[in-house]
Amino acid sequence: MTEDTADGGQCPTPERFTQARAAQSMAVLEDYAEMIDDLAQELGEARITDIAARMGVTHPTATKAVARLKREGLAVSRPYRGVFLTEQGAALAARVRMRHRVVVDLLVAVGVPQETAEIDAEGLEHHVSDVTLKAFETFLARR
Amino acid sequence: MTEDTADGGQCPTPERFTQARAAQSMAVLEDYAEMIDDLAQELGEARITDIAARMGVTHPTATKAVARLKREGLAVSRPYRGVFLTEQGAALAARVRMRHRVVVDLLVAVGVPQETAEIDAEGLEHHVSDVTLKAFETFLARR
DNA sequence: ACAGAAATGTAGCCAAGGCTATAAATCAAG
DNA sequence: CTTGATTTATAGCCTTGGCTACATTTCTGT
Repeated sequence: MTEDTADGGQCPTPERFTQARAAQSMAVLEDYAEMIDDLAQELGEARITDIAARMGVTHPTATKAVARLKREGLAVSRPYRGVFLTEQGAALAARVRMRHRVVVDLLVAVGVPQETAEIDAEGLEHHVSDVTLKAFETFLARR
Repeated sequence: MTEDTADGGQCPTPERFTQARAAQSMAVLEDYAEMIDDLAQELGEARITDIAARMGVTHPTATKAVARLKREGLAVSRPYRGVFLTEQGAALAARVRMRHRVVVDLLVAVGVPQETAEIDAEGLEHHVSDVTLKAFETFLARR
């Protein structure tokens, strides 16, 4: 028995919300890391302007996000130059991209239209735990 | 062809992020509305202290959230008294609860352990569009 | 009825993630 | 090489959602 509230999971515990909030605080970092990785592959480097345009924000917002990435050791950059991911940042981007792909595939597999799957996955992916991701992969492999 | 970027959906559009951010701004409202509804059913009314405890936050944080609910016309309350959902708030709570249940069921159906499904659903549910929700229901009905 | 406990309100701080406006640096032509 | 366009930085503001600390109100038990 993993339930100690004896309600079959109907009463959300505070921890669930705490966990969801923690996941959310990672979401922006993940999105930017992936985007920087995308741009690096496509254009050789990620410029603030391009990052901002693709994220749908203004450039000061992108600058702030990059500042946070740098603080967290996920990216490096010099003034008026492009942004580059650290090894750690690149690893995060790789994990995020993989997870995104699995989530989209799972959604499509259960009948969600491709375009809707892509849109929803952008929000969903940050809340998919490792256990759930594994389950998705297993499900996809079995059909 | 719904794709105008000709990359098969590999390049996220700014709109996707904008949409994900919009969904996120509704998340707190949804969680609190559902929680207030839970407490109203269980205890007859939702007190700030109980809301805070269940959401895993301090009471001033809960007070602020309730203030926002009131501003949005989803709840009403008088000083030092319980919080009650408006008709609109109750409708939101009902939708949220239904969506939560479907998401959990879908996760379990594809092989996610019940407890993990409950935890992940808390974050996931806010990003499930109507189209995706419909697809989930259809998938669940077919098996 | 009143004192202490519990609940609620309020003020003020912080970080994050938006924004606009303005300044400074870089780049690209002519 | 200089000028104008583009890019980047910076300052400052807003909202949200956390928090602590403190004031006030309500509730409870003797």
